[in-house]
Amino acid sequence: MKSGLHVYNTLTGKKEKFEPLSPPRVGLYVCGPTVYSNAHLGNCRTFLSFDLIARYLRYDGFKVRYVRNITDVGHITTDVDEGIDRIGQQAKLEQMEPMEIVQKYTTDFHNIMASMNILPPDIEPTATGHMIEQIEMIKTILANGFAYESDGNIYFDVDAYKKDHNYGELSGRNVDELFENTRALDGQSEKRFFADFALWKKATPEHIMQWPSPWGMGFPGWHLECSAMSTKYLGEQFDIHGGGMDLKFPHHESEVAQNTACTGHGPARYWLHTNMLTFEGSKMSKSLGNSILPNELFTGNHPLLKRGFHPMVVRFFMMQAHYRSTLDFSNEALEASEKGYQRLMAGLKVLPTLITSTSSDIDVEAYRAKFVAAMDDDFNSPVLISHLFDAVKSINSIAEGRLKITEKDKTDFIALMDGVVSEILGLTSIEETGDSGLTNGLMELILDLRARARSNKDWATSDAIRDQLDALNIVVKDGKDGASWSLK
RNA sequence: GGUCUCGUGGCCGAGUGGCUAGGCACUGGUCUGCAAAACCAGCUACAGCGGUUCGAAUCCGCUCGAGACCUCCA
Repeated sequence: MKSGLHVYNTLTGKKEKFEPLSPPRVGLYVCGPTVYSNAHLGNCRTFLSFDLIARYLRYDGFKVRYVRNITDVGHITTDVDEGIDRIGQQAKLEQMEPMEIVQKYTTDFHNIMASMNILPPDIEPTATGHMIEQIEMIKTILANGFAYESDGNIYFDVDAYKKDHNYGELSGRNVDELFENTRALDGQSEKRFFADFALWKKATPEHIMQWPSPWGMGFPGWHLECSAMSTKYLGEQFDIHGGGMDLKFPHHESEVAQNTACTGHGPARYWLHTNMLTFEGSKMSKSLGNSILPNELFTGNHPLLKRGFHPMVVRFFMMQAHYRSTLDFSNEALEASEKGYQRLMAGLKVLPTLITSTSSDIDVEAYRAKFVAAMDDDFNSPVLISHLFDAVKSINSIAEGRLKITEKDKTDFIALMDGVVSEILGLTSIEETGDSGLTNGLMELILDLRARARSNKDWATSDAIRDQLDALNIVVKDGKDGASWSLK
């Protein structure tokens, strides 16, 4: 393992050399979705970012165990006592069982992930499947003196915790300052301290999702499930914990506190946070009404969209921005990415057809070094892609006869380019998804007929073929060695 | 209000002290029956003001603007 990977660690606010606890193994935990409605595009960006991260770790030779949870307990919508259970609420709205809601939106989530070629995690645990672990954790926190019971509810005792620990070490917050500036302080009579958060909530009889516990019927607090499940599958301390930036506080901060209350230290050594997808400068979110669903983007069936974009184009678009930067969504940006994606994939397709020479203008190892350096620098996919475009330019120049490549370099270059594009970036060719055998045969026939027309200078026939293929979204390109075709 | 982040060419988006990322768009050229694609060339920006420095998009200060979190959120 000679990894030169550096990652930006939210805990320290710096880029650090990545050194796993027990190489080559890497434990990676990412906070997954709450399955009470369709995942929107903003949600997807986070999981896409961690897909890139997991893919690169594996490419780099690490043996990754990737755990990403499904939150299927209906947590309350606000922190006040009269909050509404989101899954329960949606269940009433759609006249379904809560678990039907969970199943429906979990399936939808999986379908979207698959369409964007986001690989599934190695373990995808659910909160409802880990009630015992969560209850056990609460017992430990209580026994260690960092929680208290209040009328069937268990709250984490932030005041007690902050005597010896820093509640705010991850998010950079000062609890006392927070108190001065907290907006809503109503309805928190059961808590001793404003910042205390629920580990267990007492359920009212009409609350559908509830479980027995030593403290009566109820349900676990939101922050708890991740602590319990990451500990179960990755151990008391593991390498990377990730999630969206909006989870930093209070969710991740509370996770750190819960784990520390149990074991004396936080769960992860490196915390990675992905930035938001914005639309016209504002965070894409359901509450703002500016969220777009992946399927709406793929089909173009949305008032804000001019047309649809293939999932691979969307993937490429998101990869062109760094995961820690906000990315602004627009039709124009998508269109630009679509062209860029096509250019990249076309270059990849040309590469195996290159005619080789006895000398080479291509330094494959130099390209490899550039690609690796970009990704080693906190997974900088935009820089990686810029190097890929340089490579495409070289490939096209060889095809034009301006540059040369040897047989060996060509073989190595193909392996390198395919590996980077498909394994790290997870980009696949759109054309390959169609039926190939028959189509290729038919196209060969059509282009052969057109070539005959052209050799007879029968431009009318040749142009008619090209125009009619164009109407079928097939582009004909006339090159030196005959015509080729591709889908639009 | 508090904490933090950001402001890059027509658009998107990298870059953290010197070596003009890249994509899209645009302009000129090569190639082509025409077109598309491709290639070559051009377009040389860092919100404003001041400071540090031999040298700043990059460091510091101020001003203006935008966003995130502080409440469920990827």
